Amino acid sequence: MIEHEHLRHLEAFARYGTLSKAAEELHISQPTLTRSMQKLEDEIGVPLFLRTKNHLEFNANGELAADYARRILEQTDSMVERVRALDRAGRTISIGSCAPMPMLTAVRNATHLYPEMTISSECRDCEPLIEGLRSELYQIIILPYRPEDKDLYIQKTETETLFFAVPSGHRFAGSNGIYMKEMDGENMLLYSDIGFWHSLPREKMPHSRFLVQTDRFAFEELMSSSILPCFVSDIALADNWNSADRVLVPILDPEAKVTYHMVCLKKTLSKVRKLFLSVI
Amino acid sequence: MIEHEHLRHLEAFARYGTLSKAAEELHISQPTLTRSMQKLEDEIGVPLFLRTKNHLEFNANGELAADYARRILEQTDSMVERVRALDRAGRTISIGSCAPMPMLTAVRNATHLYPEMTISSECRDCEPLIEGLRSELYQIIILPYRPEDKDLYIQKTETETLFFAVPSGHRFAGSNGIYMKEMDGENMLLYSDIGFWHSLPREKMPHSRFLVQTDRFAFEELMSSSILPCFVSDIALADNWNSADRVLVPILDPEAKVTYHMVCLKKTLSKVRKLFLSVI
DNA sequence: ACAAATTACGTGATGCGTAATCATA
DNA sequence: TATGATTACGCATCACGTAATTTGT
Repeated sequence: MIEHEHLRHLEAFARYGTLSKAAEELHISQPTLTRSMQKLEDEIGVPLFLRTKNHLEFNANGELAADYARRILEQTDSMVERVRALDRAGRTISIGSCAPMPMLTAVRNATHLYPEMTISSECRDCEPLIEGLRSELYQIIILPYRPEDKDLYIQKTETETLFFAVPSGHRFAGSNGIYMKEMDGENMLLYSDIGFWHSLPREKMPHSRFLVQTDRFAFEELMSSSILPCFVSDIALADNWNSADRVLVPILDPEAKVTYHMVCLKKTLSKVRKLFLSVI
Repeated sequence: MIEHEHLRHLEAFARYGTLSKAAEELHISQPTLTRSMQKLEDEIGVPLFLRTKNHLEFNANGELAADYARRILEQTDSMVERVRALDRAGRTISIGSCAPMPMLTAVRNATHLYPEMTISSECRDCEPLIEGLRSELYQIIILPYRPEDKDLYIQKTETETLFFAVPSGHRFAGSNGIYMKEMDGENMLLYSDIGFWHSLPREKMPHSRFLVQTDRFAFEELMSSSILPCFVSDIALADNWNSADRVLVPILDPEAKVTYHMVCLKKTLSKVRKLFLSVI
């Protein structure tokens, strides 16, 4: 029987050129390697080495055997890796989302519906999300539009609408709707963790400067204590909203309102069906 | 460390469905298999089976692992097989020939020039010879013509000419050359082991019956004691010829004289160069 | 003299089979 | 009751490392 460990030894010899060096690298004794190589030759039944009293090198047989050993070891490592990955995948639901708000909703639902599962979630742009879904890095992704593909199972979920939150003394405080370009040039507070929304303000308001806050507490503190306008969404409002003496002004640009779609591969649907049913 | 033997056990379980059956087939005890499977799970770090108290079956991880095991075992078996084949090839010169006479010459030379090598030889038709050369089943082949290919190294060797050997009383005994068709219809003795020559008489003399002798002794005995004409070649004559009261009549058909060519792949030439040099 | 491979030798780990146990069909 | 999986246990094997040997640089 060919021993797997002997193949490791063979491969190490191929890499390091001498048994001594290989033994050192493998943290085993030199005689052990000598014996491993002898066992291999014995097992296969042909010489693998050219021997002189204190030198050892491959003959043609050995070269071929080392090639095979390399491939077999790769396969074995790949087996361990892939089986572990499969196991992990079986115990995990991975959710990728274009924005944090619908992701939170999905994670909340998933946690309740699959209490024994690990729920992993992250925000990414739409393209990597779709690629990730196809490569099964994600089982579920949430997009701000309906993708067209017959391999995908798609379910409309919530909508999110963006507003300006301006101090009560602001020039638009009394308005019942403005376009973003009307606000262009005015500096604004901006929270960083807003997913795909990050591009919209920069596109529509190229002359504004955005004071990006990565910390939620800092952002809310500044919202109370400064007169800089900022964005808020209706979903975020539902969560918690300390009015902070600010007025909401609807944004009239159509891009300010999106409908989220929860998407999975049709072949994966069975695994996450409960989650899709829960949002109907 | 993943043990190769454990993969064999896994594969056996996949094939036979229960540990008991697999243990029986592998001629080992049931507990050994239990332990092997436990070791594998331990090694990979994930469960591979669905266990009920007296039943064991794969889960998804196990199915995947078994797939890999199958491939790894195939590769390992293939390694042993191919390394052994390479070793054998390194100790063997395989000669394929279209006819026995030039083959004997080549085997004689090879035996002298490579006394430590095994010389294997066989007669085949030209097409399988060329295929066999390309697949390295043969290192050297001998053809009755010059093949055209730049991957081949070619050396003219001997020529062989065919004669009729007729009893001295035969109607052509005095002739100094006839065409085969002139002999058509007359029954003849024919020795079976004549390589590619076998088709020529049947083609040119479709009305003759050939009394094929597979045994050399029987053939020679009949040549002495019967009045049936037969074929002989100049090379065969050189070996031994008991005239046996027979007259040689040259055959005028051009196909009755061939020039043999010894052929090898250019990339194999170094291994057999001495043999090619010896015939110049 | 040093480095590399191999052989000798004693010891500890380990992996086997037998036997016992448990559970299910 | 029979079959299949697992655990317990004792024993023999075997594979390791240390030490000694040989040989070539």
